[in-house]
Amino acid sequence: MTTTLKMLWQETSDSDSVRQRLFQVLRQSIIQMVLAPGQALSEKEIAETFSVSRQPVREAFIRLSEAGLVEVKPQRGTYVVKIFQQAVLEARFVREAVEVAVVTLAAEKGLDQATMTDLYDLLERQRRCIEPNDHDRFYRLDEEFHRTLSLGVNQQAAWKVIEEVRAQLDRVRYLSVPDSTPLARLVDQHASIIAAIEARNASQAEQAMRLHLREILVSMPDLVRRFPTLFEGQEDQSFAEQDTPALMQETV
Amino acid sequence: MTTTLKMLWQETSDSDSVRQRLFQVLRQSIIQMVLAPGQALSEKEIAETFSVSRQPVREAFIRLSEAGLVEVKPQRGTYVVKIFQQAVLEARFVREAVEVAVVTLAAEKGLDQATMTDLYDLLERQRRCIEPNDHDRFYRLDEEFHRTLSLGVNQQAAWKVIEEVRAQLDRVRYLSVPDSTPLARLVDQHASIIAAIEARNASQAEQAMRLHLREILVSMPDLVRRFPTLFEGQEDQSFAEQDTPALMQETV
DNA sequence: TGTCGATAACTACCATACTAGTTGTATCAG
DNA sequence: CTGATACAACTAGTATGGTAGTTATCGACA
Repeated sequence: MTTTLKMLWQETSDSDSVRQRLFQVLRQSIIQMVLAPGQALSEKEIAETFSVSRQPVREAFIRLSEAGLVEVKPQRGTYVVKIFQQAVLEARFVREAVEVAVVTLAAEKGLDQATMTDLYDLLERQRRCIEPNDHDRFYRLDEEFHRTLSLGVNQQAAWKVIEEVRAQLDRVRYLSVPDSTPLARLVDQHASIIAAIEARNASQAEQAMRLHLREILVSMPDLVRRFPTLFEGQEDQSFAEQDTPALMQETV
Repeated sequence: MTTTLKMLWQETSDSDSVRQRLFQVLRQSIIQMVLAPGQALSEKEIAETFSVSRQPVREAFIRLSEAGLVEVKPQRGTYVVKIFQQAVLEARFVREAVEVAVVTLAAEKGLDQATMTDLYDLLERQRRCIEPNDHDRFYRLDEEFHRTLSLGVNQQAAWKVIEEVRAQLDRVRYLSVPDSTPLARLVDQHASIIAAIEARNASQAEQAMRLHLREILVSMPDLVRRFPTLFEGQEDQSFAEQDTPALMQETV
């Protein structure tokens, strides 16, 4: 079943403000490629889709543009930003810098027992995604794993930064789901990170994290060839094999 | 002469949108302590101050809350966030992680001639701030120095993150201007960073940057004692010597 | 005198109306 | 048939009005 905007809207909490709900829905839609890179988003159209006024839609757009997911062109329109290779590489650079600092700190200072328990628990649940090859479930557990690490060393601001740059990276990940790194390998890498922390070996933890994060983008050059119109600066090269993943055919 | 909101408003560009201008003015005012931590900011009041409608003010507030500079409490009010020690330490942690990654990359790959020239030029201009003890001018040159480093290795996203966490740190810096680290020492640290990059010595560059960034917060414990009401969780301890720096007496 | 409750005065949030700028199109002149 | 130009149909930006929720104050009552 194809994911639609309205489905995501149902899932958001009624207690949140309209702006907050719209932001979450649109953010998820962009990351999961329900909204295609380059696609125009008009305030009016989105407002009508969700039966709300233009104002909260507009405010959600502002937050999305802050997060680098849409571009607002005054008096012209708002567009989902295309995937710019340089921006993706920069996002990985920042993420690596921060996550390495986090695991280094974790290995140096050690983690409390509750956090270690959580990490092992997450690792076990990730293992159970391997056989059914459940990428969606693994994605959520992976996010939770990295979040637990950051909060385990009391670095909320670090997690906020990681979460933000992840958005850029996850768009690429969603594109490459069919032929991405086997889940078993990613789980092994998580295990290595935990092991290094438990051994209080900072440099080993650092190496394990770098290896893990560099795994993510191995397929990008391939993706640029397969989906040229989704990438910035590739509009002219029209030798795509196939241009639109199934996901983004039925939207809005 | 005391800086006021309207003065900063004059300095912003007419070509920018009202929202953009308001954001810049309020951001600078918060960083420079023209607006005191804990102070209430009402949409209506700010709108009347600048003779604009409430809507762009509201949108500027949203961006400021994203940046962690104000807190919007629904149906209650919007407040300049107090300086939370843990948040400041976390900001420094993130900044150190990213800036160290940047200088390491710079030392490994080397910088082009134009960037090196810019850095030496900035260094010289910083030296000229020492004798007159011109902190304001040095502050701007310091920002430019770190910006040049990030963009010199083509890491715009890294600079965006640094810029954001800097806001938290600079509020503390503004508080401690009178008795902060001598400018001469900061300039020397900049020189060490450049030297290490030019020598293509990554680990030396890393050490120089870490030393430099850890210099910033040495005076924080002292500040908590002097200005307790500006810090989160210090409201009850009313043994302040003096509570309000001269800057924030005449505002709005 | 102390406590509870109605109410008035705020707040941010959302809806709607209006303004100004951009773009594509259709029409008319060359 | 080609060019420029006027205009119509969009867009986001701003202004303003109304709604719902929070808080503080003041009066009634125990």
